Amino acid sequence: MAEIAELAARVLDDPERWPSDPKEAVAVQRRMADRVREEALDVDGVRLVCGLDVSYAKDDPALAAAAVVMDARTLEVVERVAVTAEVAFPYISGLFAFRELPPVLTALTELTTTPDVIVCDGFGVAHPRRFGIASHLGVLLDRPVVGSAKSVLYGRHSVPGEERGSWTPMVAGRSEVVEDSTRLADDGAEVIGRVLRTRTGVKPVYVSVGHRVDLAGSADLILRLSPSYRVPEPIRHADRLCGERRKAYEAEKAQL
DNA sequence: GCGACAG
DNA sequence: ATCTTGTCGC
Repeated sequence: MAEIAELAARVLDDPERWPSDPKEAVAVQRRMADRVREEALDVDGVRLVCGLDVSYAKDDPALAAAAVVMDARTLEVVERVAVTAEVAFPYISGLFAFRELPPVLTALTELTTTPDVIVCDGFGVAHPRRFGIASHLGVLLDRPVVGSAKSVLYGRHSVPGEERGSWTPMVAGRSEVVEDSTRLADDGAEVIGRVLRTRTGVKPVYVSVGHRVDLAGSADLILRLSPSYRVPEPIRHADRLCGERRKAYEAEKAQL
């Protein structure tokens, strides 16, 4: 069993980590947030990247999680894993790690390869308590994790240029679009993420440090992983895979 | 109290 | 997140 799979299984079996009460979940985040570490990410040295995502329906507790490992340079798929489960925690903005991490960790349990970096669909430290799902997963596994979200939860930022590769910093504060966030960052505001344009003329993605990576390296990696679409390839593949898996799961449940 | 609010 | 046809634009 791969080391990462063993770690995932271990944290899943610890009930202390998965409270069913939102108030306790917040306490867990506050208690764990100071364990987040930022370190240089050698982007050129990244070989395998694992993308994660979860799919669920409106009025059905069925859900599916997927992990897709890809070669960061060729973007060739190396391994695909998908699992199904039932919703065990409601969707609460700021706490969705408690909803998505269990199935995601279950998927990681079946991984046979060891990715150098994991890419999560959501935020890392660009979170009210500096502990979004990417940071949460990173700390649990003590592995490099990058957060890549499609919309804002927390933080002030200005709009980056329309060209692919353009970016602006996200600084701490209630979510708000400002005139010049670069000025705020230069003036000492806490930088929590980066708004990155991965495709010219298309809505940007929001990159933030999850754990054991740095912001510049994370943004560089996300841009490399998004040569053709807005969303980085590993997440796109994981999204497609868990979507298919969930539909298949609902279909077999309907048979019974 | 009011508005905001990752997926 | 998901439900969904057509449609505007490069």
